[in-house]
This record gives sequence, structure tokens and C-alpha cells, in this order.
Amino acid sequence: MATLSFCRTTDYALIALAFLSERDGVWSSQKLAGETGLPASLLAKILKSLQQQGWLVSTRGVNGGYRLTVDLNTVSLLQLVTALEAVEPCTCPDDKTDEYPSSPPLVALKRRLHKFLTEVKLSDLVLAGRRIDVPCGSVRFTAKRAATVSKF
Amino acid sequence: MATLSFCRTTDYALIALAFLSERDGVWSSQKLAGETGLPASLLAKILKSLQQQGWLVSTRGVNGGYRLTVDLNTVSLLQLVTALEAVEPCTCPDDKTDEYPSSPPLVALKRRLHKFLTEVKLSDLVLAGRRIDVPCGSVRFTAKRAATVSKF
DNA sequence: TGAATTCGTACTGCAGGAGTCCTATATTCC
DNA sequence: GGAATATAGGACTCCTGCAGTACGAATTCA
Repeated sequence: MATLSFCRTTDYALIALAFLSERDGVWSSQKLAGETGLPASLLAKILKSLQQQGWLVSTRGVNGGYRLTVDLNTVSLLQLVTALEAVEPCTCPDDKTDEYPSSPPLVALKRRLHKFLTEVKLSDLVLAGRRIDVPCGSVRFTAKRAATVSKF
Repeated sequence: MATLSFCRTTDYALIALAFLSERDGVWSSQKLAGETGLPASLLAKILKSLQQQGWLVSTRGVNGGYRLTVDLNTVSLLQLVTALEAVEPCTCPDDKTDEYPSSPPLVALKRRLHKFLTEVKLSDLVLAGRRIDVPCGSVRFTAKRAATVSKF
């Protein structure tokens, strides 16, 4: 189902960006996968997307790889999510691309979520993670797919 | 893709609940579908889920249907999302059901999202929608599927 | 009692996306 | 120049959300 969730792609991207932000230099997708424990195939795809966004610079060939070129303090969660999907920021909610009626409560929901995603910067998550102030009370989404369990 | 999105199920549920909260009486899924413009087949399934949550009471037979029995002020967005999926609230983030490492930034993200989802009550969305204070600046998720466009 | 209505459940099909894999291209080093 | 390495880009498979349909069970009403 996953009615609301961050999927693996977002998770992996966040992990990779956090890793790179704390380490200088060039990292190949293979090495990055080894260090972070993420599946290499998907990580490669994600890194390519991030490079296309201009957040990473890629170098081919021997000793090549990716290097972080953006300040995570300037990147919002919305930008990350947008970068990784077929998502477009919308300037006006009353456009007609929605197939089913965009009812008022739905619009209100959009606005809230937009605000939330915009306000959270990736650096916030990295720094918060470093502080390890992690009490219980988080959320876990359980997918039905055996190997896909955590959704965000 | 849909890395982060409310899917149709959540949207439809919200629309249906908002509709019922502003109208008293019993509504069959057929009538509700007619009034809201939602597909009857999926709406019927959603209503059943909501009934199983105890938010609606169902009556069979002629003049049967569903009736809202919960105060939307007491229902959070998290509860709605949870009710509609194979989602379990998690009491401790370090359980071992996650297949990939739950890195610190990821945990921080979970906490933020959990907080957001918990704080937004369904009544907030209904009331906000009624005020029609809807300036531009919302978000639109564009799926590739032709008839599926808006994701939340 | 029987007909009409409505929920409950199961089954099916389709489309799109997540995730994997394979090949082509670019770069470095010997 | 050739081998090794790494990104670039596509093609492919599988899963699942969405939707439709059909039949059975429960309830009302004539």
C-alpha cells in the first residue's frame, strides 16, 4: 500500500548524501555502497539522479566517482523528493491536471505537506542524526513485500 | 515513483470523511460516490476500512449505508494513513524489522514525519478547506499514469 | 414470504513504478 | 595503445495500487 511513505529511493539518497557531507573526496558508487550497506545497483541510479540535479559532480574512469557540491543546508526535503520522482512543484492549486476533484480538504492537506517538506532541510536531518537524541516514538511502515519492509 | 505521496486511497478517504462530517444521516456508498465523484468500487472498499476502524457505522439492507460516528477532531492524519494500510506505529525505532540500516538521518526523518502526521487532525483539513483561504503555493505530484495524475 | 436494496467478500485484470541487470562510453594508468 | 575502472543509459522483470465485476448475506418493506 504505502499511502504515505518515503520509499527506499528517498531513504537511500538521504543516507548517501549524509555520508558524503561528512566526508570529503570522491566516492565511487561501489565504495559508497560498501560503506553504507546500500544495494549498489539502486544506489548507482540514485547517485545519477542526484548528479543530474547538480548536487553531485561525477567523474568517470579510474578513481572516478561522485563528489558532493551542494550545501545540505540549502536543500529542502521537498527538493530531494522532487528530484527523485515525477513530482512537480505547483504554483497554483486550481490547475486542471488533477483527474479527481481536488476537494478543499485535499488542498488543505497539500498545503500542509508542502510546508512541512519545505521547512525541513537535509542538514537538519544530518545534524539531528548526529546528536543521537532518538527516543522511542517514531513510525515504521511495514510493506507487504517481504524484502521491502521499511518504507521510510 | 511516488517517493512521498498520499495515494488515492488516502485522498478518497479524506474526501468521504469530510463530506460525511458536514452532513448528517446515512449514506450508501453508491450515493456517496455519486455526490463526491469518486469511483464507487474503490470507495466501497475504503468505507469498509473506515468502518472497521470504528469511524463509521454500517447498516445493511434498504436505506442502509454508512454514518460517521467519530469526531474528526480526534483523528490524526497518522491514524488515517495507518488505518488504510499495512502500517504499524512503532514504539521503538531500533527494532530489527528494517531491512536496510536505519541510519541516524533516517531516524530523524521518521521522527519529523511522525510529528507532522500526528499533529494534523482531520478536522483541521476540513475546516481549513471550508475557509477557502487557498493561495497559490501548494504541491502537485504528477504521476505518469494518465488517469492517476494527482497523488495528493 | 418475496422483492428490492445495500453491505461484505472474493476474484480478476491492467498499468505504472520500484528495483535489477546489461551494455556502451569515458577516463586513468601501465 | 590496451587493460582496468567507473559512470551513463537503456531494457527488463516483478510487484502492487487501482479499478471493475460478480455473487452472497443481511435488512427493509410491501
